[in-house]
Amino acid sequence: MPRHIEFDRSKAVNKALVLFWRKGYQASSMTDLLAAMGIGRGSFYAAFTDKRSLFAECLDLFAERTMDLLRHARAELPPVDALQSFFERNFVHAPGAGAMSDHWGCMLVSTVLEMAGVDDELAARASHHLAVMQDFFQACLLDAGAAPARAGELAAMLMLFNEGIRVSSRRRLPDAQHLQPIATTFHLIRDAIA
Amino acid sequence: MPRHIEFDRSKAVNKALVLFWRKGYQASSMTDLLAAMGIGRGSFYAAFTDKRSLFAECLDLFAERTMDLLRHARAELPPVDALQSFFERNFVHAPGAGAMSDHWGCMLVSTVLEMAGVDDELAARASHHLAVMQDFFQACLLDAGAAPARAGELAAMLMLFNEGIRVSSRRRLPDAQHLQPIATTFHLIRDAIA
DNA sequence: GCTATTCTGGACCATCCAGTCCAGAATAAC
DNA sequence: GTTATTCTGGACTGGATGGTCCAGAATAGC
Repeated sequence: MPRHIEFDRSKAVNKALVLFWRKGYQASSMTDLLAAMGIGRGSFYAAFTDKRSLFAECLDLFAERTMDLLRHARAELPPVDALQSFFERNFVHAPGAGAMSDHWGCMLVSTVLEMAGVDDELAARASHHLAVMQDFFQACLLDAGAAPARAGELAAMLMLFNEGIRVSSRRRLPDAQHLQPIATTFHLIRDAIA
Repeated sequence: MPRHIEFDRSKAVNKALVLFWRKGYQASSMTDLLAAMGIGRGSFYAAFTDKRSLFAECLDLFAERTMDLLRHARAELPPVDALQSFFERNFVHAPGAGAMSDHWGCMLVSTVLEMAGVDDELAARASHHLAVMQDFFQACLLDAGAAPARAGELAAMLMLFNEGIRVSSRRRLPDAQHLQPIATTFHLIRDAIA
């Protein structure tokens, strides 16, 4: 009869997500993953097929959590404030994570960069998630009263900005170096809408 | 007596630069590199010490060429136009390259992302080059008449934007998706300076 | 041509990688 | 306690990796 108490799958995925997030796909070796997840090779391949599949699962999970954060912010704040708080908070501590002292940027962004030309399918998947985020940005800007064309432009700009922040957050610069450009940008955006 | 006609070192470095630029450090295997550079292993290690040293050399070369492009633009155009043209042109075809049909983003940006937490020394070197670029942005904005504090803020914002563009350029989106946010951003910047 | 010198390419090596596999541990039924 | 069943960890494999090394090719001097 089956052994009912297996290892905690979702916890293991979480550990893997953090590792992938911090080190990227290629730099996370199976040995690293197994150590982080606290399971053996046999269990790993039984549960997750292979490294690449697990990575894809983590990507989707990351995207889902990021969208949750966005939706949560939008439910509580005026649309532009929600966006700004997403950038600020999400940057200081990251989506769905507990005690993460460092900023590791956005896994979707790093994946696009790492995988473009190496594993285009994974890159496209990450890119798709980013496009969904951009649509959400646009919807918020429309809510805030921006003209449709303007909302599209600004959403595209915000996505570029988002991508930049996620890179920049890996540069160990003083926090002000990150937070202040966010303030500057949102100041410009509010002016552009008004 | 020495064999005076060696392989063309700088051409080989160029080929390596392009490969690293397109595929990143880890995904560029020695086999790939040697094939691209058209030399054998022995010559490689005699001339470049090892893969990592060559990468560092390529990083510096890339930064130098990027700064050349910036200085060149600034010598020919009003300061803000120079910056905008840098973003637009640099995005369409890349610095120091001949017939590069694809956009591969900025090697400095990709290196920060790929190497942070993996090889912090290389990441820091790339980050330093980015800081130099940001200083140049700031100088241009000062030239354009921005107040010093404003110039600093906007330069930081532009650097974030730069980082974002380099990510975005790997996403195979239609060109308008890239060029239009540049136009939007510079429109906002000009308004903020005036 | 011949020799001395140095550069070059590819065979080779140790190491690490992702993925396979199986002996035995852990469970549940009784 | 015993047995049937299934899950688990780690030994193992084939292949790829970055780096070493040397036999021989290419040069220059004469």
